[in-house]
Amino acid sequence: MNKLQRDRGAGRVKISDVAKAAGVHTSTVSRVLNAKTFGRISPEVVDRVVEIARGLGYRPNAVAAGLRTNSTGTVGFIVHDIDDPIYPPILKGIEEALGESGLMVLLGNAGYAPEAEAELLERMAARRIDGVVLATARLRDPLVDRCLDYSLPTVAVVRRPELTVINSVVNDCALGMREIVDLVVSYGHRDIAHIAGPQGLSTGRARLRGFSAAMSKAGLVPDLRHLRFVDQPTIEAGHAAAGAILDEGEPRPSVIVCVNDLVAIGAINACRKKGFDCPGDISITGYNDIPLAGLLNPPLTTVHMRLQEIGRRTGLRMLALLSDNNSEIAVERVRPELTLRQSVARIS
Amino acid sequence: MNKLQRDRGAGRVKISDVAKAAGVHTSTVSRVLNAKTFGRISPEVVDRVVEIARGLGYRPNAVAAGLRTNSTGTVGFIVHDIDDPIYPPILKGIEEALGESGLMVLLGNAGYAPEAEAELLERMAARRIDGVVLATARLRDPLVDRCLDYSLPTVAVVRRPELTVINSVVNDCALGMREIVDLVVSYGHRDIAHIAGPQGLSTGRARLRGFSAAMSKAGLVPDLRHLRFVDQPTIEAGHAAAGAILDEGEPRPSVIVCVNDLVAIGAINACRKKGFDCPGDISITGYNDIPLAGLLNPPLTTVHMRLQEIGRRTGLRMLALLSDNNSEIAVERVRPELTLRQSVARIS
DNA sequence: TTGTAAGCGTTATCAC
DNA sequence: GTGATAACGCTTACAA
Repeated sequence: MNKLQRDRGAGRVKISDVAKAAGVHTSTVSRVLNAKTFGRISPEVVDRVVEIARGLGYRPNAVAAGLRTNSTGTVGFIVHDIDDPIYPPILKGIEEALGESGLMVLLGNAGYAPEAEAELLERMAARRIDGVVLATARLRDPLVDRCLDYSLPTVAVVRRPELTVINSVVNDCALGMREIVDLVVSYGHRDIAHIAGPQGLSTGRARLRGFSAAMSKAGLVPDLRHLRFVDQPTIEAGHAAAGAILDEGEPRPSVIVCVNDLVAIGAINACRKKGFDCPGDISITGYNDIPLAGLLNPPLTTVHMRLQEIGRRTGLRMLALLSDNNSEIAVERVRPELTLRQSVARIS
Repeated sequence: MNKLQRDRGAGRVKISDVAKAAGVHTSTVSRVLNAKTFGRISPEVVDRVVEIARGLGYRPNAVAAGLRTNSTGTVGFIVHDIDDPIYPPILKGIEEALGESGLMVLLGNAGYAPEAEAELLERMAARRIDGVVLATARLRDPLVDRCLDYSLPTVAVVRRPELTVINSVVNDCALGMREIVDLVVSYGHRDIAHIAGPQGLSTGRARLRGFSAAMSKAGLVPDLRHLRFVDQPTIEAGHAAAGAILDEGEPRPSVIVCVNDLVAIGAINACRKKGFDCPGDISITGYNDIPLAGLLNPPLTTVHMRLQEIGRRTGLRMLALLSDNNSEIAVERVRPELTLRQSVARIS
């Protein structure tokens, strides 16, 4: 018995111990303990082995099994920042779906650094994950190519690469944006400002596309002085962008449609600072429905993404991929829900 | 070559392939590729092997190594609900600390079900995690005993068992509560109500203890009609508890000190509903400093827990435990920060 | 400094 | 229905 064994392996009972105690061969024990093969063993032996295994306190060693079967029952999940509130519900949904099949999630927090993403993928690949979920996919993403190279079952979630080279599950961003524009139009708004997000991400693009589509449909032409882009969709950026729009002077927009809730919060603050009341003077909409969005002042009218459902479907898709890697590649869009609160006023 | 190999193992280059190509033995390659042993190999060989490994696209197989070394470089993290905003920053901190050493986190979302916690631990143990972080520890917790049984390096975070049987890193809950009570006392409040949390958790207990201590120190005796307990620290429970306090009639408390922010939000809503302005008529304090707490109406005066730092120290402690399982067991308390905003008024 | 050989715990394959 | 055997890819005494 060497040092390693003493450290923690000592006394650990293994399949061969159970076999010895039960007077059967190790392969028999293995078959008893495996859902797929225990049907081929006689009931009496099954009972005896199970009982003895329990009695001995046998715990399966998934890493040994994994070495043999080339499958670890573990899926990687790479995010920019787990502290960003959009990820936890997705993660929860993924776990919910995978957990049913006994799979577990190995987390990787990349912190917006592409090299970190690559490093994490490397570490996960070394651990022989069965598949990986990417919440970081850019429109064209070397990490996605890497996954393809490894022929690693991969699903993109929330964001997706421009070319449909991998499966993905996303919020229907364009739809949500169309619906919220339709809403403000139906409330009588005509001069509609828009603060758009980064165009390097599928979400930013889809939302802008949805905005444009809804404007056209309503026969409205966006005033270019009232269209702004932010590099990072943050409170600060929203504040600055909204400030710039208001500084353009008359005619002022009656509503600012924002790419997300944080930008909307920034915009509300900017309005307030310049003496405009929201929604009295200017209405503002968000997107995402972050926690507590309904408790802000004013409660934010926004688009609720069903993130946990998105995560759940991602997990399901991963499961499908794992059992049949040749199935067709698809993009799944989950319909968001318009969430009406008080930050949009009707105008006459 | 069997089916499994074809599935994904096919073409994977292994240490023996590198060895063959480099004209050395596999053990030499192994030594070159391991940080601890590559110093023992001649520089020329190191260079050649490294180059060839790279050229062949060699990727280490951590599961094979793990089987041999009995160590997976993976740490489990079990939480109640990853969607509860206190966990992501902790997770981030843990990852930050562990990542430096190349370790990764395997997540387990238990959903408040003790059986689920046990099941997750089982799955993690099967995967031979090197250690586990428990964010779910109750005062007396069978799961903790289980970890001890497995002699699995274990660290409790945020909550901790009553007996110091395992290492833990927690917020200094009592201190934060004392400070916030000191604050309201210094603002002139004397009739101080308190909505306390569940007493089955170390956090709930510590906060109540802090409240009592600060009251005594100030020479104040809590009015028992103004002391309430909630089973779940939620907005709804806070609403109900605050409502009950207000229904007690005169004399009304001038401030309600709440066990956490959600309860405080519920309390604010309850006050408003009964026609009391916060902080005009009644001041209210929270605890936790959840995201956007500063954007509520009114912005919440609360206690900010340095959760990421707590997570980081948890990771560090795990690392220490992993390199020396015999070190002394300790409780580490991280000092929170009083966060003054507008939900507490000075009274004359 | 490098090679030899055994072994980590499991399961797949083949035989009976 | 069960047993024997080899193999998964790596690390590590021990030997040279």
